[in-house]
Amino acid sequence: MHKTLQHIRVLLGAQGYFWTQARAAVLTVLTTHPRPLRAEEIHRALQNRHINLSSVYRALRLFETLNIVRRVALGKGAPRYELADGYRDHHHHLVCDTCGRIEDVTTCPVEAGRLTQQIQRRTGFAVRSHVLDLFGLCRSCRRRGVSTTESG
Amino acid sequence: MHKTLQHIRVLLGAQGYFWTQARAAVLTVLTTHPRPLRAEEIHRALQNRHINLSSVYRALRLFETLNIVRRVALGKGAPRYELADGYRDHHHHLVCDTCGRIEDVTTCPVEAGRLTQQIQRRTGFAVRSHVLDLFGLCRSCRRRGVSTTESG
DNA sequence: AATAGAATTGCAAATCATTTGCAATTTGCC
DNA sequence: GGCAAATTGCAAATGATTTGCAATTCTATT
Repeated sequence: MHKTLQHIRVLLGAQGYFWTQARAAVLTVLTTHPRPLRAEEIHRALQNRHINLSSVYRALRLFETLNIVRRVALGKGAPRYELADGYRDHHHHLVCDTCGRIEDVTTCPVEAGRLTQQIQRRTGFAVRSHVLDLFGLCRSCRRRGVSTTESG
Repeated sequence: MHKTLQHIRVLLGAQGYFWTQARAAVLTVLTTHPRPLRAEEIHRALQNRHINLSSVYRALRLFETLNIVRRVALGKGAPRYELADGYRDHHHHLVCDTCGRIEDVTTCPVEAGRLTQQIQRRTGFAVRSHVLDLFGLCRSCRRRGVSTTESG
């Protein structure tokens, strides 16, 4: 199983960080929404609790450096954030070139394969984690016969 | 072999776009610098030719929609741009968590495997392209025994 | 459960990257 | 060469994120 909010609370404490309303709230939103969210979206989901947007950004920045949250900068507009590996299932993204929608897939060609060992042997680079994003047409855009500019 | 600048020139013409100084210059920089560059860096490489930063952005935006250039949003700061597949070798990135250096690798677990067919069959998503970035420690940082914050 | 001190927050202003309106210029084509 | 359409430069606008600082919240300690 994944590490829980309790784990994160302890982790923060151990490093001299406080467990605050803002941080707990941001983590809760990320936990309950299973897709990459923009800072703005997280903030909107917090309207009732009157937490400032700056605090959302500050929380995200901290979590990112602690590898609790990972930034997903795909497609247009502001980057999105989601819980990092260890705090949710390892997964990858299917990004629709047309509508921009992002789906998750859990199949992973890197974990199973010998790619990382091969790289380590050949280049000396020790792979610790990876990000794989797949682009194309989602089912519904494909149905609608939409198409985007192609290079060849 | 890859498509050349001439190919791109024709491609633009066929779609009603002009082959301009700015566009040619940006492409030349991307062709001669084999790594992902920020808009700012591209602009700096063009100082002598007095091309406006706006034009660099406009060129990059156009090339991105035509799949001639691809955006690489790794690590901190502004995104970077590099020639897309078809205009250079298909490759992936090794990003060092410690020093931030980016190396290329040409081995690819997606092309060979049946991953994309599997996804298409299971989810209806038609994969057209993909981005894989591997994070970890590069040879020299590993030698120096450096380490970074880890989540687990 | 009150308190001290450090960490964090809210707010507004600052910064940074990117986009845009518009007149002047460049480009493709006859 | 010359015309019409596309593009550029410039400056101002926008959008996202960061920051300074006083007020507040949090943790550990009485």
